[in-house]
Amino acid sequence: MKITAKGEYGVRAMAMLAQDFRAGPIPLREIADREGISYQFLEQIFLPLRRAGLITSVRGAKGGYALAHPPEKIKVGDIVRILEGPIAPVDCVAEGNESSCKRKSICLTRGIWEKLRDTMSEVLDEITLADVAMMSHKTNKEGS
Amino acid sequence: MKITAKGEYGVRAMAMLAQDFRAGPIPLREIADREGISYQFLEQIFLPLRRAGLITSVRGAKGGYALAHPPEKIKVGDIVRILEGPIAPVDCVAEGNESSCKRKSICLTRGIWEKLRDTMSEVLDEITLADVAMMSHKTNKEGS
DNA sequence: ATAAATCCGACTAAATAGATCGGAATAGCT
DNA sequence: AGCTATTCCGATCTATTTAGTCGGATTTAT
Repeated sequence: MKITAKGEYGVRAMAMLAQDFRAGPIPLREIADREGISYQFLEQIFLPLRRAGLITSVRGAKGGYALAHPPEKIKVGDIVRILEGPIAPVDCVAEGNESSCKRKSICLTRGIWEKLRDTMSEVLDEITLADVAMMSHKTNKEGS
Repeated sequence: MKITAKGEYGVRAMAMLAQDFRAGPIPLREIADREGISYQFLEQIFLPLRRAGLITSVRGAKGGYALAHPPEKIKVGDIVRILEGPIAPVDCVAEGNESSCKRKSICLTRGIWEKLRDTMSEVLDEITLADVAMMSHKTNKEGS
């Protein structure tokens, strides 16, 4: 029930871009170093994010990446869906895949996974990068 | 963001036991056949469920498995935790593992995963096997 | 021209998932 | 007592996925 490193790194990197929004493109090397992520692995993560239109890139010297939209327009769910595929605890209830399961009409457990999928989607779609970037102001909010 | 076949099969098998609660122990062979699951794989799933005290077993001829408690006392979350490990979208916020992450105090994204973890736990803990077994009465609830 | 950067397909090692195998132990039935 | 149904359980196996690396082409500011 875990997301992969790809998804986790992707969200972290996007959060960084959100903090530096409007500061010009940030080179991948810097993001990788600051977050302690393999540069070449991060390259693989940014490729689909760009193709999906979540980030823009500037090639050549002084180039780098920036969010394609203001942070409040980008939902964590958007990022996760691109890097991890459709949100679903089991394949047979994957978003967009609704009608495929042969056992659908007799499956006792389908309802569980649909509910779980919907709740997961809701949570991830109601958090934007603006929310995430703001977290830096209220670190340690609940005194552990 | 998926659970494994182990978790999915486990919940399905437990749902069957819930439907036949108080009908005497059911042999694994029958569950495997009815659900179309590999018998030997299902054996591996029932072992930890028994050790955790969710089911009881009767050995020998006429033996089999039964729920150790009434269906309304067993939460789907209990089953998932045993078969999949602690509920958590990322390891660093795993239930019971709370204090281990070194980046905890500076991590912008930790809040996302904590929220997601809590919501997932809530959903899975508020559904009991009694709820699941009842699904057989209201199949196709929303006329798609 | 050079250096800084993105772009991108291919490869690899390790871990995980999903079984399967082989047999021991236990209990009901005749 | 012997046969059969069943749980118990460690070991092994194969395919896929994951996480990361490699090598190089392309673009652009200076």
